[in-house]
Amino acid sequence: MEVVAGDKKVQNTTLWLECAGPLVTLPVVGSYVAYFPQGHSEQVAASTQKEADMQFPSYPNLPPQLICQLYNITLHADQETDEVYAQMTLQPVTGQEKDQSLMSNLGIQTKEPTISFSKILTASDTSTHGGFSIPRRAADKVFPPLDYTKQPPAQEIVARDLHNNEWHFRHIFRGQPRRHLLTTGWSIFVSSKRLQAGDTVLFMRDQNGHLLLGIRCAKRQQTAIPSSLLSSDSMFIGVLAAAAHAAATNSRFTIFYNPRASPSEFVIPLVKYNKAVFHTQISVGMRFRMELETEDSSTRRYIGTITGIGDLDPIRWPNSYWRSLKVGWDESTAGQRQRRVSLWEIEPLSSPFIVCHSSSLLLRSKRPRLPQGLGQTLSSEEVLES
Amino acid sequence: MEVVAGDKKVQNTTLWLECAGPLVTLPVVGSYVAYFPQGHSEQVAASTQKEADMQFPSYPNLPPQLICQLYNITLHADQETDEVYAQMTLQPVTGQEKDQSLMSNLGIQTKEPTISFSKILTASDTSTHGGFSIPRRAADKVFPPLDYTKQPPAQEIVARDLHNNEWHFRHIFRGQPRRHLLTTGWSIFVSSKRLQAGDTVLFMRDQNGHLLLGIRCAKRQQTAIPSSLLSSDSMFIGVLAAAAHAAATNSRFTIFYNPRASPSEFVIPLVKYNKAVFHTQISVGMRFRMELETEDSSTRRYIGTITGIGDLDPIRWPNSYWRSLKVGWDESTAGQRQRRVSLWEIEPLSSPFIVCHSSSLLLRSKRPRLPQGLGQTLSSEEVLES
DNA sequence: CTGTGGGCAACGTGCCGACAA
DNA sequence: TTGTCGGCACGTTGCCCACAG
Repeated sequence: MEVVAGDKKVQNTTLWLECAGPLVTLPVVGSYVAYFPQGHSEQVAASTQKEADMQFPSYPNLPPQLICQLYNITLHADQETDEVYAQMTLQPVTGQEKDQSLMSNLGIQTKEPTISFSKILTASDTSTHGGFSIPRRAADKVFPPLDYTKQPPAQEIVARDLHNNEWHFRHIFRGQPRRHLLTTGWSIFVSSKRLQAGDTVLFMRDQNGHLLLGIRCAKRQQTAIPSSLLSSDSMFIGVLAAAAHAAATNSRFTIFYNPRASPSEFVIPLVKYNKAVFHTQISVGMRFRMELETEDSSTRRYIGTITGIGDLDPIRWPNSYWRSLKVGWDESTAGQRQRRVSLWEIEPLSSPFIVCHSSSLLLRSKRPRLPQGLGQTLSSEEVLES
Repeated sequence: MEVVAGDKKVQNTTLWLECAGPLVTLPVVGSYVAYFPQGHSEQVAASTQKEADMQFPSYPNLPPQLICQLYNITLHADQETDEVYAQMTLQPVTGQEKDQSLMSNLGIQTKEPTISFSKILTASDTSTHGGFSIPRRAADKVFPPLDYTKQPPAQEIVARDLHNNEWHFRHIFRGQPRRHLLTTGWSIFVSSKRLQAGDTVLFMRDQNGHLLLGIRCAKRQQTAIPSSLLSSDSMFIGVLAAAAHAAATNSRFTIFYNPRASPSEFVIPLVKYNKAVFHTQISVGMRFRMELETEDSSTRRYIGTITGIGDLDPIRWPNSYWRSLKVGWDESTAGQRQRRVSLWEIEPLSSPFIVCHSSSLLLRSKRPRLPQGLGQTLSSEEVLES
């Protein structure tokens, strides 16, 4: 095994992305990004299950978004739970450097089309009584072909997880009617990863034809870290103080992004941010669509209406673009969906894009101009109700 | 079961203290304490296995020790590992209030003498092949007496853990020669708590005669939290920024103390701190003794010599009493013992105590006077070698 | 007094096709 | 096509004592 003990770095970016989910994107090293302390705080809140309720020190030098260059990014997975997270080191950039960023491309790691399948585990899959029932298409798509002339057709499967550990399974085609199964080796995998019915398992094939597998725990898996190490207050302060110190001294700082735990991405490619903030006309009543992850790990577009524009937190973060849109959703099953989204998350349905003739002009001002009404005519309470 | 799901608060202080170890003391609510950001940082370092290596922002208002009143303390145990920790809310106190603190008593929760026993688990205890071998004295001391006239003498034992969960065991006295054993129920306990040979299990009897049990994992259990939530840098900053903000605004702040993970206690009763700093004569060459926890969870006094006096971190924490003594140990097996200790941890062997006639005078100056040579005549390098 | 190991019975694990959704 | 079940074999768990350190 090539893995150094205690090394949690993940080698395989594609597998990491599959485990993170279909909507997660990663900026590339060297690209420019907008970092949102507010969003980072939300990740802390989601993980500690505690809102920031204390009175925080003010950090006058810390704007709602900090423009940075991505100095480094490494992918990781928790040794116990296999939960994926990314460590990013960000270098705040000065005003002059920002113009350079316009030259850069979208700054997102291109997702190679992958041969993969995922399955939500059933009670039978996770019971000690039997093995794993492989969906037919999955067996055809990603597993090495079986010799169907033999009775029964069977082979040994070897797959590696995020930690590069090998897992061996017996893949057999039997039963009446015939079906693909993983038998020997499967239960060890289930108990080692502590999988339960409802969790998702994921198989994929890389460029060299090697098999990889990952897991994604069901959302109910409230990581519920009471942390026992740092109080949630200290964590909130730590997030802000680290960013403020980095901004003030123009020095690098390091953050963790946890795609399954965080309500939203909070490190946004600058190009995407600029496009949404400067080149998109937004108004109350406007209709939009937004991609969201479905139960079965694919994506679906949902339609909604903008019902208000204004600060999420007028006291602590005035004039912030973070979740500045209050929205309603068309479908009545919208109980779980966010009631506030950010500009860069949505796709306006009917509004024309403003063509960017001389975009560098728009970036001259130190802070982006606010869209109509932001933090002025509409407070977070004075919004339309759908 | 009376426990609310997700509630991690521990009701039984005595059991918590037993699990924390024989040397751990807790200040009582309302008492005055000295809080050491340095020591708090050390706990973070030990838990994240990373030293503070970045350049930190300076917090001019944050002295090496912050005098506080203990506003609140709650005891907890990790839901997964049963690791004990305490949450303390501290209220910084102003100069005038400090004098009051002299009236207060020692401010430590009195440890009631408890009927308990602990045992380091053997390979047989944790193997799936058998049960748990109860030491003879333990069976006599804490378990309900058996009716030895029956053959074999046996009874059901019910004990509650830190989470107030009930555990049932069959206690039987059999074999040739006769011995006490826990059979049915024991292996479920072992696998649930994931106990291994070398870990310690602990039984005790409370005032009402109810049985309690706790566990203490062997030190090798490197909690090894890479955290995945906050970078270690942010944690260090969070500790300092939270304390600095509390000191500056005179507001309460919350910290976690993890007695098994932290190298030393960093919330010290003010009376103990004052006595050590102001009323104890310390000099290089002086011999002292210090209590330390032994392998089998009892305590032992070790003898050593002070080999130097000076700042542990002259840059970040000048004039700090935290681990200001460099020491050597008499016994050659001193490999693991601290090479630096704080004044309040030791007991001078031959030096006389200075009688305190008018102690309030000594507290007038805003910062305690430094002992001879502290940070002046001896740097951390210019020390004696034993 | 107590840790380990052999003997043995009871139980759980895990592979199989049958059936039905 | 695939989730769950009854049947069955075999490996593990767990209770017992013997023995020795």
